[in-house]
Amino acid sequence: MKLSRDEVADLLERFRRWLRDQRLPVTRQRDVVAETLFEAEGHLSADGLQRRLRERGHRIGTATIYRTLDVLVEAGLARAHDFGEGVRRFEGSPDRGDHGHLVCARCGAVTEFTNERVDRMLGFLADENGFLLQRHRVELHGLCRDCQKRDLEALRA
Amino acid sequence: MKLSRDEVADLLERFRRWLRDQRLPVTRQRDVVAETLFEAEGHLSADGLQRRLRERGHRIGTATIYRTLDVLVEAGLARAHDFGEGVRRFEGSPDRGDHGHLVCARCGAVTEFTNERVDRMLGFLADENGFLLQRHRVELHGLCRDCQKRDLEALRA
DNA sequence: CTCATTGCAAAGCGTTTGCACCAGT
DNA sequence: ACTGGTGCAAACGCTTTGCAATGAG
Repeated sequence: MKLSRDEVADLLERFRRWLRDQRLPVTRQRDVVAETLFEAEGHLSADGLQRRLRERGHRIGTATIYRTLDVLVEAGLARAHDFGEGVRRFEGSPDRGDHGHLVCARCGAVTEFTNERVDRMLGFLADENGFLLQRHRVELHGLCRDCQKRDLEALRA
Repeated sequence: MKLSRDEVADLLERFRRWLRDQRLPVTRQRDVVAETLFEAEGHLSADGLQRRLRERGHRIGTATIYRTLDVLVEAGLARAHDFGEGVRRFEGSPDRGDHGHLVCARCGAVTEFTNERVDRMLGFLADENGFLLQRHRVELHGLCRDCQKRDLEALRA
């Protein structure tokens, strides 16, 4: 979910404000890590984020990346996901609620979706089981449109 | 989902047969690892499995556990899950399809559920997005009944 | 007898931590 | 100045792999 320039600026400002409120220093590293995450299409791994930072000419230590991501999550401005690939992926997120993910098993592309009918049904299901729902995770794994097309073409060749 | 003695025996027999069919040796280790997994309540980590094996007097190397679990998954007699705890958990499973999991954020207890309405809706959702669905993962994270009760009692005290 | 499995210890991999140095406030 | 951040490298925890010894068919 690509964010507009304005949304990025707003999130960044919120991050700085949050840091000041907590009496934590606003550093160059935190700023640029947050900005890069917010500008990304979403769902970057720590490593991917570091790579992207390097492309932009920022050489930032791995530890700092992880620490900043933790801070962002704590500030409620990012969210961590684990799609079972052995890497955690981060998403710079405004405050919308839980949403589902379509994860392509071939190319790793991740698309989001929301469906309130599914959400409602899951809430109901939790109740039925005496379970106090805090968060849910819904992932559909399979082949994205592009990879299906690629497969068909490969078959034809 | 605790299995009956008969179901365990059946699965174990299927595993041996599968190994023979593949011309792979049926070893003591494979047998006892599979049996212990099948008898477990479900959702054991490799480490948990090894601990349980040791309790029963079997000293089996870590590598062998992982390798046997891989074989079981390949044989379609087990399933691997990643609940985002940093450990993979394995479930000795008959061939029922995908099911959801209720994961307690406090005590880690995992309960299964199935709901075909949810399943159907997810299939539909995938279609809508031009996605070829292979597998889905639905997890509800929150507090199980017991942990809720414990919280209430702690509050009262 | 042959080939795959076993177990150990070492390597791998993403992530976290200890510590000396550096930078916001 | 003080407090907390940064970066490196080493530590970590789970999982995988290399290899010599062992065991199943």
